[in-house]
Amino acid sequence: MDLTKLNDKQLEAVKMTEGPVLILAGAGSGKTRVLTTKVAYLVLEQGINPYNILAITFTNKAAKEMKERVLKMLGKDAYKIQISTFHSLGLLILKTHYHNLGFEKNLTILDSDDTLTIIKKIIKDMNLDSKIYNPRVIRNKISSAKNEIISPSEYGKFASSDYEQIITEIYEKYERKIKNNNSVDFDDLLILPIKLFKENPNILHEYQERFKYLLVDEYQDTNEAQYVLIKLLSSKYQNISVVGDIDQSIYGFRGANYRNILNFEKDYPKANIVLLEENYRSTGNILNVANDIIKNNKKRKEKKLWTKNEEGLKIKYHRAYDEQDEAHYVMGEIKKLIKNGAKKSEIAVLYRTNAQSRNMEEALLNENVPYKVVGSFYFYNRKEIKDLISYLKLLYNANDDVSLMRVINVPKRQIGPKTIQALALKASEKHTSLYKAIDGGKELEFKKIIENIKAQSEDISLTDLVDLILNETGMKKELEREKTLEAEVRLENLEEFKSITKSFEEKNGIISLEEFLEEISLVSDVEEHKNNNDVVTLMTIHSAKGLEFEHVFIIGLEENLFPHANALDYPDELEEERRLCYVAVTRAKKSLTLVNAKRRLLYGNVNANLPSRFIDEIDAKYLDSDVKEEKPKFDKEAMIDDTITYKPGDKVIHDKYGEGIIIAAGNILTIAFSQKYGIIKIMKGHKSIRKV
DNA sequence: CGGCAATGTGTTTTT
DNA sequence: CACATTGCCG
Repeated sequence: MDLTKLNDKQLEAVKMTEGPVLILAGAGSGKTRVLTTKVAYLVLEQGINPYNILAITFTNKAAKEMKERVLKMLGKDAYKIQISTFHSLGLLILKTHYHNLGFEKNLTILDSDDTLTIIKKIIKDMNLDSKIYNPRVIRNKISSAKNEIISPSEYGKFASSDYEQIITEIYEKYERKIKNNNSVDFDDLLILPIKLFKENPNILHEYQERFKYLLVDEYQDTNEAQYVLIKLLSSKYQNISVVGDIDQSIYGFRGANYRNILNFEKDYPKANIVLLEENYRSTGNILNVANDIIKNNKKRKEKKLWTKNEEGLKIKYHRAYDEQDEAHYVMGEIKKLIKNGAKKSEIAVLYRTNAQSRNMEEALLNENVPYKVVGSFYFYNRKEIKDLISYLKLLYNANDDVSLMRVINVPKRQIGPKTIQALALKASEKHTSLYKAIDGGKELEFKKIIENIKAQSEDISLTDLVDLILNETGMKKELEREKTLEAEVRLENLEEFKSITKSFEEKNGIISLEEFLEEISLVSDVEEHKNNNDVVTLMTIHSAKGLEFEHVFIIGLEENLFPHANALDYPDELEEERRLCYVAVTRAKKSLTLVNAKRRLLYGNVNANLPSRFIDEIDAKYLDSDVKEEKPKFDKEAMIDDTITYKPGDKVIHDKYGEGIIIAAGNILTIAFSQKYGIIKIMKGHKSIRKV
């Protein structure tokens, strides 16, 4: 095989196939190349059975990319290699050994909204004040405990106050509750396999024999549970290669412990260490900026990235008037790039918080530049979509009380809180689920509907099943009856959901309900399910990790936003913010633009923030800044006519799309055009559109 | 039970 | 600001 593309260090890392290897890989130093080449090397040069290899990544995106690359190098042998995220690996193990853990086969995966619902209900049932016992806070505490593999009883032992004692109680009830529902949360996907392995050494042994070779990406972001899982799997053969970079540890808030990487040598005394410091991705200037920023962190191992690449352009710095002006500036720069031949897919706008995408979206809509927002869950968060998914989940697992509660009265069936309370009482007396406890009343009608769908659902496609649900439950009819424009949008969304299931079927052939639910629980980002070609990417810096773009914009570089206000008082968190900034900067290959705004609308108030300290940390000689300009260059009045107001139902005409009807009106108009164009969003007051 | 209005309430990052 | 929850009334 061709190993000539690797440098000496990379080659060294690839060839160390036996025993533990720690690869300290700086940003852009080719770690993905090393990992994938190593996988191929194991199979092609060492004759290792691909079935014996396990590669673990953090994100679905990274797993997908690795699969594609390995497929290119190995052909269909690649399918035998287990390449997955921690969570999907956990699920795989659970689905094989559910019985040993006291679960039934048809497990439901709870997302963080589901867990919140459960915790709220527990707090209510315990007659606690939810202002003191904040469900969100408690949910996070329970999750942290689980990620550190602390059981409720252990948690109780550490409880030093009444408050903590109550949390212990909630934690216990929560665990009992989800188990009774035959469901697991995200954290369980990690800790249940650990429990399984500890209780059944023979099963662990099986997996150790199967996965003789382990490769782990982003090791600095492993939390305790992930760490233990890897440790267990690798302890027999110790053929484990981990790749990581302390400077890119950005998941501390989720329990990630970058010390796992520092402790690697202690955990595996025979470990070999390889340092990758040559960067192939970015220009010299971009790297200089990255180094300038990260060197301010105290808690790190000295390391300096270098590159043979050219110095490149200076880093642009622009201070805008407000958040809209900021978006408009970026928009203008994007247009220039495109005009000069850049592909839209080579451009990314990165930000600290999801909420920041909105202004950018408006600006892009304004100019009709296609884009995608990565990691936005708003599609799956819509009521009608959640309802539909709940029906699917309930069909799959009748014990899923959370889903049942969600849809038992959707559409309205005169089943209110009182009925549900009575049902809940019955269920708990009989030690069974809500669904199974139903034996009369209006609830029985509901149960019959579900049973009826079940009876008809044999041998039909997923898309047909969705149709069946929409029809049989009356969801569709109710929305159609409403005749409001809002209902129309909901129906549209349900249609879009069907197009997602269809594309699943096209890609994978027949897909079972089980597989589909698994996929959308683990990959909740709609964008991952679509084929987006040439569009500009908007995303949080967290989502951008591991990716690279020719042209990167980092927006909102202001004190209180980035670094975030909540981090300012905590040195460790501030260092994590700085690492985050380092990650953002090192995504860029050719050009990097830093932007912030003097004023920003936040929670309805206008705030004036200072420029981010991270900008001060950069040596001015690398910057091409235009901060002198005081006035907003963007004259809103010229572009947008604020005097026009639209309301749903208004007829409009668009330069390109022709006639349409307003479905929803806000700052962004949702307009239904002819069949050919469908529903399109356009900025209110945009010059391309006018009232008829 | 269902719908609407008033009244809080709180927003970092994700598998 | 935007949303979620609560409270009140038909």
